[in-house]
Amino acid sequence: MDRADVATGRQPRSGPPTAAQARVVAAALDLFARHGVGGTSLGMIARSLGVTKAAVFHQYKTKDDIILAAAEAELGHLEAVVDAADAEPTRDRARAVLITGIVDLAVERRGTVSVILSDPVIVGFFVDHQQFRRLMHRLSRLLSDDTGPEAHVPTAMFFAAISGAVMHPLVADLDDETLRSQLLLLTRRLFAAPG
Amino acid sequence: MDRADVATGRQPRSGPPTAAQARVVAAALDLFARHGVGGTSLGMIARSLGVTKAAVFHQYKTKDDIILAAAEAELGHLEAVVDAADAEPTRDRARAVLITGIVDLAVERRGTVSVILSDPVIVGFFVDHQQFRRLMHRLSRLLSDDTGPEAHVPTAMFFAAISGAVMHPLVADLDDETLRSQLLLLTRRLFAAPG
DNA sequence: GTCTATAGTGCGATAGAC
DNA sequence: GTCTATCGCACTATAGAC
Repeated sequence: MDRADVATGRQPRSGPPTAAQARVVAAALDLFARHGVGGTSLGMIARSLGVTKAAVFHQYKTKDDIILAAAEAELGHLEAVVDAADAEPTRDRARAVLITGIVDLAVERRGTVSVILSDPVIVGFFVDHQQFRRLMHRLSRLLSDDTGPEAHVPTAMFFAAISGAVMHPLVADLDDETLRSQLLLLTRRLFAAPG
Repeated sequence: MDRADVATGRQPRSGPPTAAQARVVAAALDLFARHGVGGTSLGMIARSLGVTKAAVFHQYKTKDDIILAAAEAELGHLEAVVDAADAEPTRDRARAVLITGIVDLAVERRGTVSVILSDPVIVGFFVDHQQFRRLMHRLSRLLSDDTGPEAHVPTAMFFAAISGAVMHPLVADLDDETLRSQLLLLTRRLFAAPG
């Protein structure tokens, strides 16, 4: 899979990831969150799995492939929430499902989703990534009634607020339940008035 | 300056940065924002300044020193805004100054403040950084009337929302003015009810 | 304040055995 | 699917001349 495929959204991936591939991606996500994508080496991933670099390279040909697989794995979680929201009969219920779903996701994977989706390297991958763009526009359509370009601001803000807040040092001492309920309360306030 | 000094907030720095140091920090911030801290090498910083790596090392002994100087430079901008807010006579006016100040800062330095303050490496520096912790608690006190641990959630969310939203791909095409007014509108909604 | 030159380490990636 | 071994390169950092 080369860069052109990424940009066009073509998916030459060979079906679902193998067990070994899933382990590589899981280890990579954890390290990306702690050291950033650029600060994570294949040696670190290999060491955390108890194998050698060559074994990691056997699963993914290049480091970019690992980054992409990790980013798309996180995107998959998000997509599942948006799918569930889209299946709701009314817009209000869709929004409720979307908001609680994303808050749950962020709290559950506190410090992982967040950092990964805001890492400059991954953002760079996503800028021309069709699956990502489609997902973000679906999110915008669910959250805002506007159609102009400024309709995306609430979505960007909502997304950044949730994923950024859960990993903020200020709330590091807070338990998951308190964090979750506070986030829900504040988010609903954001979208209380007609968006 | 060693790690212990960072943790205790002691400042053995030799006064204000020289012109050459300021140029290094500015170049570093730009590159950190584009490639992440871990993805930025001293060679990249040197090349972007048109000098050699040794010249960069002459200004700062280690890469960590550069990271810290860059992080504290960004922190300085934030501190100036909080200082201005604290000087206001009433809490409502203080909040207004704080919110517009931070929104202005984020839009002005779109894509720089944001990435820098959320980079895992810099967050790691800040966790035990006294100046950062004091600043964040001042921010919390201004934004929330609560005193419990959950009082920090709105602050974390506000901070993450602003700094994260300005660099989100969804709003990449938006002009600064539209982005600024939208952010202000939405932020005021967040803090409309008694916090 | 900048340079050249260099040391030592770790990087991404490959080849080929088991 | 994992290993050992290796390549060429870039990295952080230092020493000493200008």
